[in-house]
Amino acid sequence: MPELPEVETIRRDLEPLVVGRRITAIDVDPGTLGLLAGGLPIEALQHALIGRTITGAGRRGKYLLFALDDGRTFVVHLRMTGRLVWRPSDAPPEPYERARIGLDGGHDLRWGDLRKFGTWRIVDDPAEAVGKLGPEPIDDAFTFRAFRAALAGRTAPIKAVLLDQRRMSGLGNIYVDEALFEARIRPDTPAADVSPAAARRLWAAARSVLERGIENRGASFKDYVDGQGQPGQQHMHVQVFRRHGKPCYTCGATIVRTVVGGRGTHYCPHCQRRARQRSQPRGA
DNA sequence: CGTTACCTGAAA
DNA sequence: TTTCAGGTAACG
Repeated sequence: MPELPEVETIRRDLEPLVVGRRITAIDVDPGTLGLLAGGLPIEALQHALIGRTITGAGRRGKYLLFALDDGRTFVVHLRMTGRLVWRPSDAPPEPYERARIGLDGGHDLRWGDLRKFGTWRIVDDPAEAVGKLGPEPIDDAFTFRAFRAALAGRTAPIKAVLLDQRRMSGLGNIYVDEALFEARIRPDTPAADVSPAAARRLWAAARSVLERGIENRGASFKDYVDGQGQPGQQHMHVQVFRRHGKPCYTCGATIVRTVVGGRGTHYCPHCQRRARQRSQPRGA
């Protein structure tokens, strides 16, 4: 469920709560362990984490990176339905709670994950987990030039390119649909056909939708909650995502749903224009 | 490149 | 009953 704004909101919530805390216990539902930790036995997980003090809470793309006092990094990905919530040790279980990370001081982190797609890894170097990710769209280093380079020569739909975490990291299905609406580009436009002017709008839109998502503490369509278990607000501000059948706030046309890059895709057929036709392929 | 699989529901 | 789901990795 979580994209960059949701993961960043959780990171900001948890940082002041967990940094300086020592891990005292690790409990994982046996039916989840194999999927969560990639076959790592519970004893290995406990050995790596118990007794460690958390020294930092970072993020790269959609990954949470908890620095440990032995120099290693505890890497968490929430995938579709993962949640990581700070609770008093005696609080009732989270929905679909699958694991607990006990901390000193009377609180723990609760791991809930309906679909069990989430992952935990412990690595010596964070690059082992996040080294292949493309640049952060909200970073100053992500210039228009860098954005154009990511699109260059790609025949795949622009939406698929934006979702490819190796090109740029952090955008997911909600924010891609919203950015394409803001840039007035149809999601199925081949990336190489996006004009320079449209690309510039899209570059700016990608950054602004992510930043607004963070300001609104993430989008809670279904499962997402922040680091204290509270929903975000961003789902109240979407223009197209899951609004198919409803009128566009800008022009009144009916928002439609299609599938692009294997993902449900929402756009306004009036506001979002197809790119100029590509030059005709030769032959045939 | 697009499609399928992973898992467990909730919604149409 | 069927489809769909904030993601990614493994297919062909």
